[in-house]
Amino acid sequence: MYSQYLFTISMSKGVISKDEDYSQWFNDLVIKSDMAEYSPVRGCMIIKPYGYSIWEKIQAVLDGMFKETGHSNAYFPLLIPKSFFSKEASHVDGFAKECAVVTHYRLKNDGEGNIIVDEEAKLEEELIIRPTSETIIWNTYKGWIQSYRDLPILVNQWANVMRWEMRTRLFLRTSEFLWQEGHTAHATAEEAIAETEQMLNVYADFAENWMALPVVKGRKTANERFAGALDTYCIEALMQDGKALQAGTSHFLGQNFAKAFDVKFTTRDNKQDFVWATSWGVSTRLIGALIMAHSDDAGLVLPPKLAPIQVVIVPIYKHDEELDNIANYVAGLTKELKAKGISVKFDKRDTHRPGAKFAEYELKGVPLRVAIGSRDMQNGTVELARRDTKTKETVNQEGLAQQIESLLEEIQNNIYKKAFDFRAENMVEVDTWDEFKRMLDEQPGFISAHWDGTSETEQKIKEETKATIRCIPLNNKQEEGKCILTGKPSTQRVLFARAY
RNA sequence: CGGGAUGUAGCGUAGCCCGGUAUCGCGCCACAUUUGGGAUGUGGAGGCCGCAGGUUCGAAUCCUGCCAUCCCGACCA
Repeated sequence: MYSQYLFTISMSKGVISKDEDYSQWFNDLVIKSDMAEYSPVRGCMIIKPYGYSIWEKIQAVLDGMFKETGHSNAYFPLLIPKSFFSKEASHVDGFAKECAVVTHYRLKNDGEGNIIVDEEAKLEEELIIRPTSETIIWNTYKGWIQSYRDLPILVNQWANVMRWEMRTRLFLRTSEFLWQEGHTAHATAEEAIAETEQMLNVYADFAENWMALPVVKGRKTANERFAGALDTYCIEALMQDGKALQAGTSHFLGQNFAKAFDVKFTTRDNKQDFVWATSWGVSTRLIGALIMAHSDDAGLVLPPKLAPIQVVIVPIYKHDEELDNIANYVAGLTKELKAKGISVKFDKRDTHRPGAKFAEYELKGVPLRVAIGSRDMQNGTVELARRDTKTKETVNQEGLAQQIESLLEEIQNNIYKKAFDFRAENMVEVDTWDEFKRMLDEQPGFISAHWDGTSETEQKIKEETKATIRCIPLNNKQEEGKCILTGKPSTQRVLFARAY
């Protein structure tokens, strides 16, 4: 006999509605939920403990997956000699415009109380703060690889990188960001391609099963490819405002970097060949994706599998004896939940009233809330509230841990389903140019359409509509069609969207 | 980096046009009463008005530069 009813959020303190101003809503959530704040340095952010704990969860799971697929972690330097960047032409073109450069190694006092750069401490060769690590890593791999017996090399690093972005957004595009970058070396192209695809699948698995984020796996067109790659695979997700977000990439680099850094090996039949390479990465941008895909006007909605706190317990009491009584019960419940690997927070602060705590944990996206008062203690019940559906019900204390465990699973699935349904509603096939433009304006989302396969057409579409080809989906069905812009023949549909 | 807007206490704001050292709400601190959806009362603290120059007897207010945020472009995980 459970009573169930909707409860409304009377006010979402300081968070603007997402329908009113999506960008502002996103920023409000990040700040108000205590995930991050701005730093004194342009484009850089301070990731606060709550936000960082989500990143730690992401790291832990992915790191396990990388190790499961045979990779090891290593660490390469933050600073890279400038000359390394000139070795791979398309790579330098891709990153040159956004590199921070270290030119001096000392400051001094100018005698008037100011600290200034000591011009005498100028570096012979400037150092680049890594925007990505291909160059330093391939320079290093040259010393590690002589024979096919040394291959493959399967290395990942967790690091920060810096790209001097013109326009920044918390978590989505900051000048400095945290990520992982895998860099592997192989004896054959086939093996490297298999690695590229394997890691794409790891990312897709993580996005769908942990972040509850449905993604489209696909390949980038030549225009959208990573600087220096022969082929870029990606996972693309749809945000609640209908814009696409690239959530992860995996690149087949061919022999480009091996040639640039002269990394040759002796094959089984005693011939010299260049090594085949891949690189793949995801960043703290995933946290941005998590927020934009699931959250609502009351705050974050975190999938239980990545929530730093999965269950929060709020006691409701008037006197200390009541609290003692409740705390006594909570101790037992907490123990049971922890035994199931569920993270629990018992918030017995007496400086905040229950309503304030409810609002706070809604803002922070805690999936399940248990409220217990004296009335419950008498009845042998608790009040259980779900963040995802904003419903609450009164349930028996008996078997509660079990129920919480299955509810968390249900919430995880429900959040995924919600995101999946949203994407299904906002992914349409379109066959005419007018329809294409109309959909972008009236119901933004993924648009599946025919394209003649040329960079010029892709470019023209981007200029006229701001929509880009997010990817050519893997396992795309082949069908005859006409390019929406030029009317030229096409063999398959590709996925367009406006993107972050 | 180009165009537009904004910046006043932790947050949201009034004052700016028409110069005379700052308004209100929330939050914060103390005490009391409270505690099943963001408590109430009383008392109190908190500001070199984004930063740096300039004009002026005097600048939150006028002028210049810079920085940051948001929106629109170019760039991008």
